Amino acid sequence: MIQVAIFEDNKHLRETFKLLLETAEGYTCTGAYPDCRDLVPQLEASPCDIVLMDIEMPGINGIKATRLIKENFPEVLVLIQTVFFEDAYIFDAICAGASGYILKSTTPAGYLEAIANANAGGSPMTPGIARRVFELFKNKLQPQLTNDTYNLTNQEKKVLQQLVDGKSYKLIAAELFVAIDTIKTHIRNIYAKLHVHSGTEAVTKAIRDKII
Amino acid sequence: MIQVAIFEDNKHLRETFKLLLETAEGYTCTGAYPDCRDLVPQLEASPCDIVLMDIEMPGINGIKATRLIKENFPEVLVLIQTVFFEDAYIFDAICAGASGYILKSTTPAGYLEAIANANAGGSPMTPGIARRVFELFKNKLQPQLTNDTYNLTNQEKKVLQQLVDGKSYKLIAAELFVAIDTIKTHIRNIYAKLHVHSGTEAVTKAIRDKII
DNA sequence: CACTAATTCACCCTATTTCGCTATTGTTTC
DNA sequence: GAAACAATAGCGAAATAGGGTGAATTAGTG
Repeated sequence: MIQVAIFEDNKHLRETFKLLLETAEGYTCTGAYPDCRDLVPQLEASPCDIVLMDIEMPGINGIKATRLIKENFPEVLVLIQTVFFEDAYIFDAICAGASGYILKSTTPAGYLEAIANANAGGSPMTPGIARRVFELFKNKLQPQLTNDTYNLTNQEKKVLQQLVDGKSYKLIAAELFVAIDTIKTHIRNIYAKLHVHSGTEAVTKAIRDKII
Repeated sequence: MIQVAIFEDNKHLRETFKLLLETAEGYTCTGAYPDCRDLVPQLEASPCDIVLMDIEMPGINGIKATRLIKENFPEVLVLIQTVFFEDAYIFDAICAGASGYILKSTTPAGYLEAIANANAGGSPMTPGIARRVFELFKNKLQPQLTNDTYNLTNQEKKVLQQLVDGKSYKLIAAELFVAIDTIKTHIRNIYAKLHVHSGTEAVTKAIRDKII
């Protein structure tokens, strides 16, 4: 029996969800609340396995509430549901500790499936959300794939790497077995290609644009 | 009609997938290949909408192949499938540009559903994978807020920030309305606290340890 | 009040960096 | 075989950075 609590400010929706859970086999509704003002005592009084959380709510919104829940009841899973398809929401929801993110266009059966899915250790997501998560993930973690390497040559990349490592010209020259003047030339060329004018700027650009 | 190409080194599986696609309504198989050696010319000769890509393959593995595909045919969607449930794989697959990631334990119907799902703009994932993606996302994007700041003072942090921005001592002094010797002192103290001996090293440490 | 930390500034000296120009040697490309 | 590019190297200058030492001011704390 999966115990589910509902936080949803729309009265009609809230009662629909409640009814859905109560009539479905294997699910119970431990509470259906219109806001998150007394969230912690409410969940203490009526414990649950999963919270179905609306994002758009007056007072404490769904993201903040998720954070609160994970702080106080880390084992409770939070399923975010929203009408909006917005990157910032998705991002914040994941960071707040949500276990799933579904759109309100989902069918009744879809809700039950998502809840069961989360309960089984999955992270149900509307397909479109999944795609956005993939893309957010990729962009936030690997911005360099979209970024060409400024046409640095192999040797220039090596020199830049050493620069990032905080080495001096002299040390880099020794490391690469070339004359210090060669390093000077390489660094001049690197600066030109990166459009920077100092080592610190080059290092920042190298790391941020993840050339290195 | 969704056109699907298969890359899978296991002959039995490869032919099973091929048969599945050919008998299912709305799907065609444009090719079933045991390795990725001639991937680009093969996809050029037989274009497809979606590639079903195994990760574990001799020669070019599925991740590299995905990268190749996205470089040469950015509009082609890649569905990764694997027997392994490993964070590094998931991470790399997403970064390589995969549109979905499913485990081989999926049922035949599940495959068709995943392909249709990807084709419709979603990112099909096995539920467990989805959970891992959420967690990876959260961990990678919310690095430990517990990161100590090496006890840098406010002013030192400002100076370090300017250093990261690639500014010279002179510019930093102008920016903070103090004498250049003051900046020198701050930077000396910053270097001592970070245990570094050059601007480039300090910048790398600042960014990597996310002080800034 | 005495003590400490943070911030400020100065002077000196040396090392390093940045940038100008030039040039040779291979390799690859057309 | 000319053109383009990568990698190498040199010279010289001006600017910047790095490190030593010392010290005044301010703010907060027991």
